Amino acid sequence: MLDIRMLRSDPQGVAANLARRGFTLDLAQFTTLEARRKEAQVAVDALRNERNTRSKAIGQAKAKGQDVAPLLAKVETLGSRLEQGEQGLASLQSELDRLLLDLPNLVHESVPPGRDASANVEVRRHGELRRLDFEARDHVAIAEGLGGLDAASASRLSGTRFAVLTGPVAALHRALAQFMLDLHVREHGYREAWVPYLVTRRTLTGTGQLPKFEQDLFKLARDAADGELFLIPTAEVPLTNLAGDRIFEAAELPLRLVAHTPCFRSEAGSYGKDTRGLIRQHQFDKVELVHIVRPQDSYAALEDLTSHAARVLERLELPYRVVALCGGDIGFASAKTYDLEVWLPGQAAYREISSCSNCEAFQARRMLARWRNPETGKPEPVHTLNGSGVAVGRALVAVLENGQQADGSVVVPGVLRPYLGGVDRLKPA
RNA sequence: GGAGAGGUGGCCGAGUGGUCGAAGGCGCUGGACUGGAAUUCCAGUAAUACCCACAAGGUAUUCGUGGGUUCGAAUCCCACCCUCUCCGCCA
Repeated sequence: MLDIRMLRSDPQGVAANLARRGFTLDLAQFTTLEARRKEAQVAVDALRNERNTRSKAIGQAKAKGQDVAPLLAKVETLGSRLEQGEQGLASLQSELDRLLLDLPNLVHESVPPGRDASANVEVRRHGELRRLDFEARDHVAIAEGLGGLDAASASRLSGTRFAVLTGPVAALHRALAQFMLDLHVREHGYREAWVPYLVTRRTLTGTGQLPKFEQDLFKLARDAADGELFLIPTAEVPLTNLAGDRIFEAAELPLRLVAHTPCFRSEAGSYGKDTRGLIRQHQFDKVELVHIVRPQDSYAALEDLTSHAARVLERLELPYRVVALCGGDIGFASAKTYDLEVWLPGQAAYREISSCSNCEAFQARRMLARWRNPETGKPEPVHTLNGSGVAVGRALVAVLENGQQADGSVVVPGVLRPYLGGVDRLKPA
C-alpha cells in the first residue's frame, strides 16, 4: 500500500512513477473520492462530538437530580443522522481502501525503464558454461533415465503440472533443500522458521497477493466465508507476516528469516507455457529468505539478500546471471527486484531460479509492521524484503542438466554429497 | 467433538450503565538525590484517523471481532473468533 499522504500531497508524482511500470492511476477518481471521504468524516466526527457532549450533560443533570426530559429532546434526531452519516462514510472508506489496495508499489529510481522482460538489464554473470561433447538432454530425459521422474503417475493422481519424484531424484531434491537451509542458517545468519502452509485472506492481503491476484491462488472453501483458507504461493507470505501488527525496537532489527516450504500456484493464464517437466508446477518447494529491516538499511539488505541466494548457485557450481527487472516486469509489491537466472543446458537458456525484492514499506503498511524510530520516538513502517534462496524444483532441474554426462549419469555437486550418503554420481537405472 | 473458565494499555491486573482511554502495580523515559550506582522521591509514559504546516492545539475511534439495546456501553443482550483446563479422538 502506498502512503496515502504522498498520494494527497504529490498525486502527479505518484502517477508518473506508476506509469514507469505501465500502470495508469486514475487521479480524478482518487481526488474526488478522497475529498468526499474527508467531508463525510469531518461531518460524522462533529455529530459524534455533539452526541458525546450532550450525553455527558445528561449524566451530570441526572446526578444532580434535575429533569433530563428537555435534554433528551435535543438528541432525538441525532441517532438517525449519525447512523446515516456513518453508513455513507463506511462505504466511501471501503471504496477508497479497495482503490488503495489495488495500487502497486512505487519503483525505485534505479529500476531500468521498459515494458516487459526483454528490457531487463543484466547486472553480472558468474560461472563458466560447460562445453558438452554430446547433445545436451533436458532434465525430463535425464530424470527419466535415472528412473526418478514419473509424470504419468502424477497426472493420473492430480492432473497437469504435478510431478512424482522417486528414488535418487527424490533424494537429490531433499538434499538440495537441506543444503540451502543449512547454508543460510549457518553461514548467512538466518533464523530458521517452520510456518503454516494455509493462511487467511488477511495474511495474503498483508503481502499484496490479495485482493488483486486471487485467481493465482488455491483456495480451500470449508463451510463459511470467514473460514476460508488459502494455500501459500510462497513462504514470503507467512514469513513476512510474522512482522505484522508489531512494533519492533530498533535493536531487534534486522530480522533475517528462512523457511523451506511447498508453494502452490494455480498458474492461471500460463497455459501452454513450460508444459514439459518441472519448471512450472502447481506445487513446488522453495527455500525462502525474508529480511525485516530499518528503512535506511533496505537497499544494502537487498544486495546482501541477492548475494545469499547467489551463494547457493555458486556452491552448487551452477552458472548464473543476475538481472535487474525493468519497470514493466517488476512485481506488484516490489520497489526493486533482481532475478537470478541459472543456465540450463537442456534449454540453452538462462531461466529464473530466484527473485529478490525490496518491498520497502509497501507490505509493512498493509500489515502494520513497524519499528520505533529512536529519532522521532514514533512507530514507523519497517522495510521488508524477500527472495528465493532458491527454488528447489528449479535447482533440481539445473543440477541434473548441468551435471549430466554422456552415459546418462549425473555428477552430484560436492556440497550435496554429505546429504546423499557420500554418493557422487547418480547412475541410470 | 463434549464440558468448563477466560480474552482490558508493553506486561500484570482493577473496573457491572454516565465525569473511564480506563485505578493500582511492573517495565520504560526524564528529573531530583549520589563521586558513581542501588535505594528513595517527583514527573511522564498507547495506537489510528481527521482538522491543521505530518508543529502546538483540538476532535473522533479503539477494553478479542462483529452486530444489538440505550441519550450514553469496558460494563447489558446476541453471534462469531481465539486462549486455557478436563474428557474424547489423533500424528
